[in-house]
Amino acid sequence: MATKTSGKRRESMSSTLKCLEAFELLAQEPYELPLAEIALRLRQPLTTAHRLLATLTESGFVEQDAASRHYRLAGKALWAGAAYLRHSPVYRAAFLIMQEVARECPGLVHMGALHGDWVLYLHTVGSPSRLYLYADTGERRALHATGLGKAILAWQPAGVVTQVTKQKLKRFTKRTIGTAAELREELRLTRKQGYAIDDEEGVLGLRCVAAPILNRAGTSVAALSISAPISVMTPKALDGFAAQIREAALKVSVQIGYRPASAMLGHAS
Amino acid sequence: MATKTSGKRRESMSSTLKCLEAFELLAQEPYELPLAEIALRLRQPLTTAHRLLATLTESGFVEQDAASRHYRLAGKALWAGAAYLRHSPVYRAAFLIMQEVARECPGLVHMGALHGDWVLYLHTVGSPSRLYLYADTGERRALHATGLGKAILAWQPAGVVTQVTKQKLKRFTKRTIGTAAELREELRLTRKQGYAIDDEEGVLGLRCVAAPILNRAGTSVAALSISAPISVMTPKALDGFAAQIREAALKVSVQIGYRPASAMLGHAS
DNA sequence: GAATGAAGTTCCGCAATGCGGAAAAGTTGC
DNA sequence: GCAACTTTTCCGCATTGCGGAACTTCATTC
Repeated sequence: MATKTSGKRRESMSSTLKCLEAFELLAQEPYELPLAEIALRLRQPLTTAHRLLATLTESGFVEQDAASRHYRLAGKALWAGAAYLRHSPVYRAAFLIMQEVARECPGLVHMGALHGDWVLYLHTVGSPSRLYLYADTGERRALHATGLGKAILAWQPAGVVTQVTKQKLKRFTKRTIGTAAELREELRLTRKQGYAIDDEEGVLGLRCVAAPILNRAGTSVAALSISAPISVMTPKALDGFAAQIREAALKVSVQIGYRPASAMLGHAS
Repeated sequence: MATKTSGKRRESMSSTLKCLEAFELLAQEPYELPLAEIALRLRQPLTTAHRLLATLTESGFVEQDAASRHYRLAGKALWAGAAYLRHSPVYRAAFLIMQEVARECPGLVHMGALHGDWVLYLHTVGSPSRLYLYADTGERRALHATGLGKAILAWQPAGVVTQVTKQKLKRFTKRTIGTAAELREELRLTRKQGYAIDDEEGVLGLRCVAAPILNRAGTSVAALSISAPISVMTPKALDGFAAQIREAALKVSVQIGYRPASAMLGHAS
């Protein structure tokens, strides 16, 4: 066999990692796969793939469709994943405040946090008449093309931004930020004015203002945003939205330990 | 060693199952644990527990607090769990309809599905002025003490009800259903009138009406409910709420393949 | 309804991989 | 600075996972 007999001792279990890869695979489109397809995508022998899935099925995180025999995530996966929110202090602090904001203004109120190279959407409130870009809990989007992402990055150590700009910044619309230099300049501006604007950079026809939620150290742990069609969020109306979302984000920040006097990096506009 | 050398061959991997147990442990209160405590609860040697957690950490589903060294779920867990919803046809069908219902009436609109011996809450809309029993996505509750649970059970094969009544029915208020016979009678009534009522059976002061979402075969796959304080959901107002939630649930049922003519078990009231 | 094919599932000998006691490396509190 | 504690690394042993081959289903075709 080609496998090296000795080599470095790993502190984690390779078979289990494969199993978690399979789990991750089922969390992506098309969300439901036959065994053969799973084996193919994981580049594992059929037998091995079967064992991995049998294990996931026994644990209850995955279920097998009785008719098609395809594998998919089970309800237990949702239960476990949602535990992340139940435990999250930011989420709990922001929950009611987001509802207040949503009552007072049209559009959608989003909360997102930094996770790897993505904004992870934690919560959304507001009932749009049409469903314009409803980012749902648990989804993830690009950092450079969302108000939330920019608001978070602007209050992160420089290293994080460097990390993000290492890969190509994907263009979603003609207004999407495309280069590292542009992004850094945009973040400088964001810090200066205290909030981020997404002006049709993620989706055409949609504008968005976002403000960071800061911790004791003055670093962002998440961000809040209001997004609405450009017809609603006009340049004139924008200041009002920005003031609202900044106020809401500040309230949440204080609840999780931030002290306004302490380490304000951005200047009040 | 006391372990039997041979015995039955298992088709799943025991080390991986232990790892998933650890994951499950972190999805429960207190959501954040030091290694020693995890080892204790899993009844595993410290070294083994460490390996399990190292594996989960490497996979990205779990993270370790830099300061306290405690382990907790990471954002990736939320992302993966939420994939269950993104894929769920019922969820997608019910999403907008629930918003409509919430706009038209006070109280909270919930959706839940059967998972094992629990109702798993899939979605909630509505903005309560006070936060009376906000069941959030991914939480689970007892079947016999919720409107959703009763609406689901009433349109399930008898075997499922038998399974549920095998264990003791926990009492939450003085009105909670306590015996298998009571539950069966209640489900008969529910089927007859086409919707379930929860009259302070889960939480005092809270009333709730729920209707099943049925599939092609006429079996429930989930349920919708409206819940509100007894001051709002008075006996008089209840009929209106019931009609609304039944209509909404029927709309969703049709979207996922149910044909009203085919297998209506409940009679129109 | 036998034959073909394309899935998923079980079998079983081989050795790689996970096991866990012991010892080392960090942390926190006197 | 020592002591008590928790987390992390080390390493020989054998349990547990590996994967080719054989077997079972189930759907389709002739």
